[in-house]
Amino acid sequence: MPRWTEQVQLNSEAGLEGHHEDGYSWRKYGQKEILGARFPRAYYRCTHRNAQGCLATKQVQRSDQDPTVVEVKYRGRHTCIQARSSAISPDPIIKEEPPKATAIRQEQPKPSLDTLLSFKWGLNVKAENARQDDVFPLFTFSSPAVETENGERDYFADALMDDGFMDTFSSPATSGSNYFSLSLDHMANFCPPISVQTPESGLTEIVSAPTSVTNSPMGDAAFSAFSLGKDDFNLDCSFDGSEFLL
DNA sequence: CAGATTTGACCCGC
DNA sequence: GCGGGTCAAATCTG
Repeated sequence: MPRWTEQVQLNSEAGLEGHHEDGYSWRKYGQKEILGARFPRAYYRCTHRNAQGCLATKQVQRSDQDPTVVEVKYRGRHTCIQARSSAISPDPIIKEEPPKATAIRQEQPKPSLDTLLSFKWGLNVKAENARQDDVFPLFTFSSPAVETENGERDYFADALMDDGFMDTFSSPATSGSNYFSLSLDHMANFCPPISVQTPESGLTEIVSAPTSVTNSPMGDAAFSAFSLGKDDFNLDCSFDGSEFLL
């Protein structure tokens, strides 16, 4: 089962009660006090578990240190078709400003320049024992050294450079599919929650960018959004290449 | 009234 | 036995 974790910063307007909306409809099925944690952990599963046998699940837990940060653990991939009108946020995160929830991590040493250039910033890949088809190695974009608690992290810095991943990003053709198909493998490897194989669903999955690495030179602009959307392989990584290339 | 949430009980692995 | 994850009955909400 694919698993990945996202650190989510709830901004002020979302408020503390702010539930981080990720475009899926979840149904809460439990809550537990966790040993040594100040806040309980909530358990959600996909609303369409029964209807469509969707086994996606997530756990949400407020961070001890910073109550405005929640850690969202996802388990399993959505196989369901969400009723788009309501479940999928109509204006997904593709907009300019940070979504109301943002993946974060700020307590790391700020990446140095070469770090940036070699992608060592924030690429945090956690590939679980991948069964081939429905499992993509998943990652969360965030500053380096997120989630040290499990050692399954890999950095793909060099791989990315060698792979044309860079090219993919520095020339984001608007047409999408062709350049995407070129590096489909890589995308599959590096894109977060994608569901490449939901052709007609047109569902859009988005992972908000690392942004708010506020103290790093990367700033928020580098990856304003990393979205993968409808139309099969229409990968739309809005990405400020210029900044990135420095 | 249907679907979601709450919450203690239950289950299971360590 | 304990801690974490899930179940399910009661309750809430629109």
